[in-house]
Amino acid sequence: MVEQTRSGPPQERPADPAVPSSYDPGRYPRPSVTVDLVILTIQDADLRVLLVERGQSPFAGMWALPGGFVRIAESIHETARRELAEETGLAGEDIYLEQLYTFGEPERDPRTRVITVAYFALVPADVSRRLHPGTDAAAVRWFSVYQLPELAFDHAQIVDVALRRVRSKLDWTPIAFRLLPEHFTMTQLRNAYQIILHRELDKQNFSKKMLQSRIKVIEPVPNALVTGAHRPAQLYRFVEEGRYEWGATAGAQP
Amino acid sequence: MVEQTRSGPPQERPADPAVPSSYDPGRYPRPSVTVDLVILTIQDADLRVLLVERGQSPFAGMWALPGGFVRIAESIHETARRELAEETGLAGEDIYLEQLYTFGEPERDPRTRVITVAYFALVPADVSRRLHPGTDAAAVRWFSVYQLPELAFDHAQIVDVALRRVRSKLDWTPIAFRLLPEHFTMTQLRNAYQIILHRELDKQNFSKKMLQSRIKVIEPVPNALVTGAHRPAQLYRFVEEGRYEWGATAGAQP
DNA sequence: ATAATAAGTGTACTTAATACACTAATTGAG
DNA sequence: CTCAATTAGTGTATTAAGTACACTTATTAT
Repeated sequence: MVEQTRSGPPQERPADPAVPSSYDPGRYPRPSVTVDLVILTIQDADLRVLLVERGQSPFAGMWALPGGFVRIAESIHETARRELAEETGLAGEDIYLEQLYTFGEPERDPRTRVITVAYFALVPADVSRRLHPGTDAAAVRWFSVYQLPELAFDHAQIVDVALRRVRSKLDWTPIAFRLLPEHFTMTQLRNAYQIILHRELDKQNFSKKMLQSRIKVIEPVPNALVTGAHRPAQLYRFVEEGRYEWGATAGAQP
Repeated sequence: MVEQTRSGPPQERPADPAVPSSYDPGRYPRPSVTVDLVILTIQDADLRVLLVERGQSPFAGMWALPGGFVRIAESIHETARRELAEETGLAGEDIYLEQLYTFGEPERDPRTRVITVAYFALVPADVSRRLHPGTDAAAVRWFSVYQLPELAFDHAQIVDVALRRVRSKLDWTPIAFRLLPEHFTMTQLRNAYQIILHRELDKQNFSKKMLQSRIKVIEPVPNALVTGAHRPAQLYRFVEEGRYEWGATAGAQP
């Protein structure tokens, strides 16, 4: 019970007079807590994740997920937002961000005890394309999730969990739209699904499912067509959320 | 990247000679990390959660989820197991335990920064019934999740998230069996679903769904019947797991 | 014997999932 | 200018799953 009787947490704030002083600060050495991000996007018909190259030991020279420490006065969700902004330069934009899982094996960081709360982010294709692709000093690159280098720490496992979460949510929630521009053709949408699920989907059945389901998910954009060396394609847009259960899993909780 | 360059975590273990000593231990004050447990069971046709009464400020006299600090050398899953054993006395038994969500608002504990990794546990009805129902000095009681007292900290929110997770998993995974004894009648199983989902389910359609689905979930126990002041009922048992995706959500990951 | 209780079965209807083949509108090459 | 190439878009039949609803059966208690 954490905040329960049996010798509470170490004190840090000015002592609250209402709190009995029976704490034993030395008894519970505190771990470091970090947030690691699995930032996903679709580029060149591929699902990609943003990785940074480690300059320092341990795992120097290997690639790792971006992340950083939780500051003492910020919520972990704020940490995730801040890291996302720092890493991608996307400050104000509405990027989908969801808590994934907390990894806390004692030896996952060889230096000291580090518990990490992993988040995943979905960056629309058009947004990720106009990002600085590693203009910083540090090497930052998009990698295909299907061709990852060896990753530092337990980050390969974290990416794996993120992939499974995204695939599973694809069936019940409209998160695919968070990887697409505002307007998209049916083929683009189907491609996104195929890339994420890593298998083919029947064209007609896919569009039937998207369009004729009672809980309307997408709608055509009036008078919006895409032309090219082929028959013009209708543009669609995502219909507002909030009509259905957002996959009661671990959703975008506060 | 946590474990990445920019001024790493404070040191604690004997210095690793391979690690540059550019850390700034004072820069990232560390939060306390706890595990809180939502321990659920079915009793008297009701879904119940185990709560403990707080003896100390803050929230003295209020009820709270059981929980405790993550020790420096144990994984968070081990913390959850240990707390579960301490709170219920169930040491070796195979109790379902799954990570729920991590709550990290800076002010959720008024004393100091505490990040809590919430887990939920499902205790079979027959097991929870033979527990010490608060024989300890501390007051420990089962409460109906539908009639909770006011809870300390953000624990009401945690219970709410747990309920939503359990309900959602009920549709895709056989977690209901973790709340039932090894052998059970169809009516008991349906009752469990009804209690958790808080709505009625059609008798015939329920048993059809349980029995005739391709991915077989339950099977009759040969020559096992329950008698009573009514027609005898067939006993069923859960068929081994592993045949289907365990709800790729946040499942029982390592 | 019979009433009460809960177990168990059958059937028809609606809706979703899947498999599969054709038609339509544009551009670019010759 | 015609035709090939390319991608968009439509239709239909089959199978499986979900839902609604009513009757029969086997036991115990009186």
